[in-house]
Amino acid sequence: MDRRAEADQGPAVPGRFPRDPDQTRTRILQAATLEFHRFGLGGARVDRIADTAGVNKRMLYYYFGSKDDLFLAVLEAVYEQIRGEERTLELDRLDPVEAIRQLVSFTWHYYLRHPEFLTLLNSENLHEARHLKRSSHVRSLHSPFVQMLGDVLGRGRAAGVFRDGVDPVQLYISLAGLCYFYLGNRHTLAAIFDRDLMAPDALATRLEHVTGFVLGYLTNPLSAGRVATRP
Amino acid sequence: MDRRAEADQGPAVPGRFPRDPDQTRTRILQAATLEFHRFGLGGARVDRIADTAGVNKRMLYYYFGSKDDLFLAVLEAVYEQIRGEERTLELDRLDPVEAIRQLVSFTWHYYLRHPEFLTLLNSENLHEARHLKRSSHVRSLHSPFVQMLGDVLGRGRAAGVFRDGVDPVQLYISLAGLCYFYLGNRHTLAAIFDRDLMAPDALATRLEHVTGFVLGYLTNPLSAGRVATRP
Amino acid sequence: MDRRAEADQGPAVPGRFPRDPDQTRTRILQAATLEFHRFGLGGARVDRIADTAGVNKRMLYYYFGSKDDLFLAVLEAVYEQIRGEERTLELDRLDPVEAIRQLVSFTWHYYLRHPEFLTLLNSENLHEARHLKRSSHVRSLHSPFVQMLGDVLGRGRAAGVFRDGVDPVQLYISLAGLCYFYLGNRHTLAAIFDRDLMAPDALATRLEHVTGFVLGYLTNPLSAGRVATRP
Amino acid sequence: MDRRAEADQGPAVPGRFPRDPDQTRTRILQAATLEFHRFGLGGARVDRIADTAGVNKRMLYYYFGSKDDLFLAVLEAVYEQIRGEERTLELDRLDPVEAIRQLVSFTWHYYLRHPEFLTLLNSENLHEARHLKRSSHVRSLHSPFVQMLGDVLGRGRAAGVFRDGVDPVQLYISLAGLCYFYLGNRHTLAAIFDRDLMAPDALATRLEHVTGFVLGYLTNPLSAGRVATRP
DNA sequence: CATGAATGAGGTTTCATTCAT
DNA sequence: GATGAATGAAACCTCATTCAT
Repeated sequence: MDRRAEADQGPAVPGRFPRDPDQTRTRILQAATLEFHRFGLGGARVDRIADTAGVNKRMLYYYFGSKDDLFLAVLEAVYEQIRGEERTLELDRLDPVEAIRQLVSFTWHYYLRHPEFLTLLNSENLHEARHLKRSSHVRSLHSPFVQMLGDVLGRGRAAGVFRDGVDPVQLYISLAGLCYFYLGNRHTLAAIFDRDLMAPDALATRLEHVTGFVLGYLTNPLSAGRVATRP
Repeated sequence: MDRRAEADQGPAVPGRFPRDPDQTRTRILQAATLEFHRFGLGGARVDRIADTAGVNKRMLYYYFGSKDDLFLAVLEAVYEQIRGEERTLELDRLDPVEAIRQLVSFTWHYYLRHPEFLTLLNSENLHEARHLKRSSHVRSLHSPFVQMLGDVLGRGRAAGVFRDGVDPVQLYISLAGLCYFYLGNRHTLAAIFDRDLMAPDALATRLEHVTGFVLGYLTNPLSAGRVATRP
Repeated sequence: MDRRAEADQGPAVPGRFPRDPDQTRTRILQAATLEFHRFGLGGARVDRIADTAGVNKRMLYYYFGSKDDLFLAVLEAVYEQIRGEERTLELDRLDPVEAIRQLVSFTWHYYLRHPEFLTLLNSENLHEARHLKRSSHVRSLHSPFVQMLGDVLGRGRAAGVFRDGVDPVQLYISLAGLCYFYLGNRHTLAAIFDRDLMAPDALATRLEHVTGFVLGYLTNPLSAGRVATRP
Repeated sequence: MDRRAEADQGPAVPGRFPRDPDQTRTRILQAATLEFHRFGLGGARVDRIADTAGVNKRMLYYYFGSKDDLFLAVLEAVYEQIRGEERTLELDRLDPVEAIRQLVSFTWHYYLRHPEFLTLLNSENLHEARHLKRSSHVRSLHSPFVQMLGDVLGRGRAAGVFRDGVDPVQLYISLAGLCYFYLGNRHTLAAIFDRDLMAPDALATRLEHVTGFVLGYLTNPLSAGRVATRP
């Protein structure tokens, strides 16, 4: 993650970075993201975060209050980032099938590019989301997303290509789950199935499978009732 | 849990504590499962495990060697249990659609009944499966399961109800992911979507959704190629 | 406490914060008094003092040099205040018995109104008066007080109502001790004797007891020798 | 404080003291008493206690739970000791005047021999007795003491030597206060009155003063009403 | 006069593990 | 097989103080 992207570009500051609160904050947040990703909340070490960030340990507390508060800040940041990138897809301007395809592809590749997103969620769930529960920010982040997805489904149904009565939240959980479980649990899956799940071929196959899975479900002409429920 | 159930039953031990190695081992394992479930590997406390098990802390080391080895023992035990119960389904004796339905239902309800299975996998993946990698036991546990699932898919395809070219491992990962993500990440999902995912209605709806999803995919008469791939 | 009461009253400072050195100093001193009272020297927090005073932490050091110097400044201030109020009693203008009665009453009520006086002395004694020892100011504050009390005792003896040979310092220590121990140690006393020492009744009773105690001693017609010393 | 009074006296233990839980506990308690005495609760250092006691720091937590709990243990121990020694006076077997004389003398000398008793009370009051409040033990320790003192007063009044209506708790607080304030606040008193309060002469004089003070009050033939209250 | 940012030493507490019996 | 006592490293966090502006 591009640390210090265009730092020190001006002649005013003589090659030092202290006394730049914004940068200090950012550096801590990045270091913390990495640390929590690699070791979880319990395994993360505050000292290591400070070292990685190149700041005094005391600063973590100055800026974030506590390890737990820092963890929440990290969670909020990663949610903000994925939802932000998602918005750039502009799914409302695509035709429904293409929108779903794009969303699946984006989700898949985002998880691939950002393994920390998976592990951080992982950790937070281990702790029963006790950090996120305190955050109204993340909640407000998600209602527009749900609305947008609901709109896509509505248009697809109106066009006669999608099945009826699909809950956007339910669909998103399925879509995310199909990507998440493969990528996030790849270590145990590799161990028990004795396969390399990260080989380029395997990755391409999985994406195709997931896309087919989701669209196969949405476009199945047989009503859900006839197949999914017992006759 | 019933500490010292039928202790001192024999005349061999004159008025001393149980000294029932098997029971001691089992109690430690149960206590460890609970502890790792609730706090993760990093957050689990050896003292607490010993207390819960009602044995001296030293015994953990006597029986299991170390905290990490104990964690592996727990993992092997939970895998053994789920695969064992799975075998009792005798999917090879059911017709393909019913077999899949049964497998989905079993997986769903097993995860519901055994939340520790989810969190333990969770933890192990956080640690990149470094424990399971050392275990050949779990690997041997899974190949018959894959074979059996492949057989069901083969029979379904032969009967003309299932689509072609479905990899059993891929399907299993999808099926598990659909259940796992909803249940295992329910805390963060509840926080961000502001929903109660564990309400009886919600659970029933989700199971139906998952079943429909899997069967919708498997039985979609449109070839995967025509829809999932761009024209 | 009324932060920035009549701030920005002068045209000198163009739209900036108060910059009223005297007020800043006073506010720090008040905040410090409260903090040292509540938490002792060791437990007091420099940050909290600055926050309470509504000034930047750096100002404490600017005005007082260090935490210890600030503590000494607080001590000197409280001594100055009690001795100052004491002077307004004008004991030299009262008849001896009434003077003692007034002194007892004043001491009692002053301690009641100013619990911080007790706790600050408390703290300073815990540290073996290492701050006060450096202060010649407090010493000079007390010699007139001793002289005045000695004068009252002399007048009482001359009038035949007070016993002979009473050391004013000794008497003051006794009088103060009778008030101090009850009020200053009221928490432990309440805990061990299971009583509410601060109930209005209890307070009135105690003051009466102390007054009786002091005057009972001073006015006892039996020579001290006959009773207090073994025959 | 006689550390390791008659340790290692037996031939069984080859000159080591670990693995003697009782002694370890005692050593920690003694070291803690000294540390809290010298530095107060806030200023006391857990490391220093462990070093002084010659035990691993971890043992403090093993035996006492926390610094605060250790402080309470110290408080309970010192109360137990003073009340225990007090009982050996057997005041109920002495004539009333002699009993009071003995109690004053004992209190005075106990405070002199055990300055830590004064400073510990001091510290506990600074913290508003939040430790002692949790201790029912100390409460039970004091009711027999109050009863005994009440008995002495009753006998003195019956014999016609003590005045009427003296509350034993009130008297004890006065007696203790007269000793405590002089000895416990000697550092500030020395600083402000510029006297050496610990010189042998000064100490003897003070004890005589206190004894005279207490007995002067108890035996004053003038009714309290006539002198202590305004005519 | 005044400020927000920064520091490093050291605070209490907890950890997995091992020793001596 | 089983135990209570002991260990040292390291965890999170806080402290009084100072720097750069």
